[in-house]
Amino acid sequence: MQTNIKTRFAPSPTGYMHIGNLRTALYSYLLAKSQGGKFVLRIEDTDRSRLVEGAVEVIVDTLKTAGIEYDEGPYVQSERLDIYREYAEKLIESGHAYRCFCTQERLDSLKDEKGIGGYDGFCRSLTPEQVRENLDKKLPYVIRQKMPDKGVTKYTDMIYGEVAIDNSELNDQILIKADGYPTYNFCHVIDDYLMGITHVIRGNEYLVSTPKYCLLYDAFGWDRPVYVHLPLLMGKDGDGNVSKLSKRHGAVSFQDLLAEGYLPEAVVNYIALLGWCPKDTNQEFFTIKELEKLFSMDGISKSPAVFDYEKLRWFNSEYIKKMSDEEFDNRTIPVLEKLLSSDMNLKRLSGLLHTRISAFSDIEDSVKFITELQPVDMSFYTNKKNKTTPEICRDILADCLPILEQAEKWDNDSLFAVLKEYCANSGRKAGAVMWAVRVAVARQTVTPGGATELMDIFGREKSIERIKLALSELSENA
RNA sequence: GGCCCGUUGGUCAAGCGGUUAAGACACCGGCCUCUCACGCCGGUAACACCAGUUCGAUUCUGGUACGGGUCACCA
Repeated sequence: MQTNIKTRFAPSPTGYMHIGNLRTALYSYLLAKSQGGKFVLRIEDTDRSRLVEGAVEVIVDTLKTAGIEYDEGPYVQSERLDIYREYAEKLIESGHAYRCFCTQERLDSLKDEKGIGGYDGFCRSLTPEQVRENLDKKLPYVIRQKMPDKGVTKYTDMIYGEVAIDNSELNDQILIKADGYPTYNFCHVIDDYLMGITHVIRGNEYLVSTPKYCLLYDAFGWDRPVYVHLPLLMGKDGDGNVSKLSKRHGAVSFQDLLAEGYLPEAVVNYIALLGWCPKDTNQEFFTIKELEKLFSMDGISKSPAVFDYEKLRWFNSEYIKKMSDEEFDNRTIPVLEKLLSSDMNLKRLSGLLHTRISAFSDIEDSVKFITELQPVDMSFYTNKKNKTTPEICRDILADCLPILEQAEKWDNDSLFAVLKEYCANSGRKAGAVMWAVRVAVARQTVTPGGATELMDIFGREKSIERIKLALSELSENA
C-alpha cells in the first residue's frame, strides 16, 4: 500500500457534469480515500472559446451532492498562466520544445496533402536568427513539444499493464497556443507534478497519448505518476449500437438525472458498479463511506460498460423504498398538490405510490388517471384469473352502485367491508368484484392501489360518478 | 486508414488451468394479495472464432473476426 497518495479530478467547465466524468471523479476520490490519501479538484479552463458561465459552480455543486469531498482546490488553470509559460521556456532551452510560426493555412494544406495526422516539424529547423527575426516581426507562434523520431515510449498502466507506443506515432503537439494559453497536453502535466499528484486517473481515451506526457516528465527529469486509465462508459442506441455515452442516449448529466427524479445516492451507487466490482462480496448497495473503505484498483474492469437506465431505475426504486414515509411524502405531496385538487387524500395517495414508482418523474404518469377521464377499452374488464368479463362486471357494478350510494362511511376500511359483505351475500369472488370496481373507477388496468383505496382517494361523489359512467358504457357495449 | 485497447447470458458482472461457469437488472412462471406494485419461490439465457501450449483451457500464447478509442492552437 502506498502512503501519501494523491489523486485529482480535473474537469473542464462545460456547464454540465457528464455521468462518465462523475464516475472518473468518484473512482479518483475513492482510490485516494481507500488509502488514506488526498483528493484535489482542478478546473481545466484553458480553452477560452468554450467558457461557460457558472460552469465551475456546477462542478462544485455536483461533487458536493454526490458526496465527493475534495481536500484541495479548486485550482484554476487560467490563473496559473505564468507558471506554464515558465516551464515551456525551460523546455525550449533544454531542446525539448521549439517555437513554431506556421500559419493555419500551411497547417491546413499539410492536412490536405498527408491526410490525417501530424505536423511535419517544419519549424524544428529554424535557426536562432530566424526565430529572433520572426519574434521581432511579432509573428504569432505556438510552442511545440519535440518528439523523438525513433524508438518506443513505454509506461505501465495499473489497469492495462504495459503500454508501448512507437515514437513515430507521436506528433509534435502544441504546448502553448498562439493566444498564450497552454493546452491540456501541457498544463495538466505541469499541474500534476506541481500539485504532487501520485496517481493520474482518467478515461481510456488518454491511454495512447500518455507516452507524450511521459516524455514531458522525462524532459523535466521528474518522476512519472502512476497511470490508471478507466474503461469508457458507453450508451446503446435504438439500433443496438454502442458508442461513448452521449446525449443521444438520454440524460447523461448528473443534473439531468436528478431532474428526472433520481436520488444522488442511487446514481452514485450505480455508477460505482459500472466498471468496478468489489472483491469477495456480492454486496450491491453501498454508501459512499463504505465505498471509501472497500474500493480497490484490482476490481476495475478493462472493458467498457454500457450504461443501463433500467438498472439505474431499479437502484433508484430501492433507494426510494428505503426512504421513510415522511421523507417520501415531503418530496411527493408538493408534486401531487400541483397535479391534483387538494381536497383529495394526498397523503394516502403518496403512501400508495411509495412502493410503486422508480423515479419521482413517474408520479405524473401514475396519477394521470385521477384527473383525466381516459378512454376505456372493454377488454379491460376481462380478467382471466378473476374470471371477469364485461358482462359480469356490468352486473357487479349494477349491484354495487346502490350499495355504495348508501354507504355510511367513505373510507378504505368501510368500503372494503361493504363490498366484502356484498361478496358474501351474492356469492361472488372478491377478486372479481374488486376488479370490476377498480377498472370502473380508474379506467385502466394497472393502478396505484386497490379498488377501495382508489375510491377512498376519489371521494364518494367522484367514485359514484365514474361507476355510473362505466355502467352505461358497459350496458352499451357488453 | 495507421496505431492502441477490449471481447463471459440482452445489460452490469464473478471467475484468475480442473467449477453443475456465481450474483444483480431485465424477461418468463408460481405463491401471496381486493388489482398493480412490494415481498417470497422458481425458470430461460453466456465463455466471439481458429490454432497452439497443457493430461486438461473461459482462464496462458498467436492469429482472425467484431466492437471501441485515438490521430486538434478540445479537454
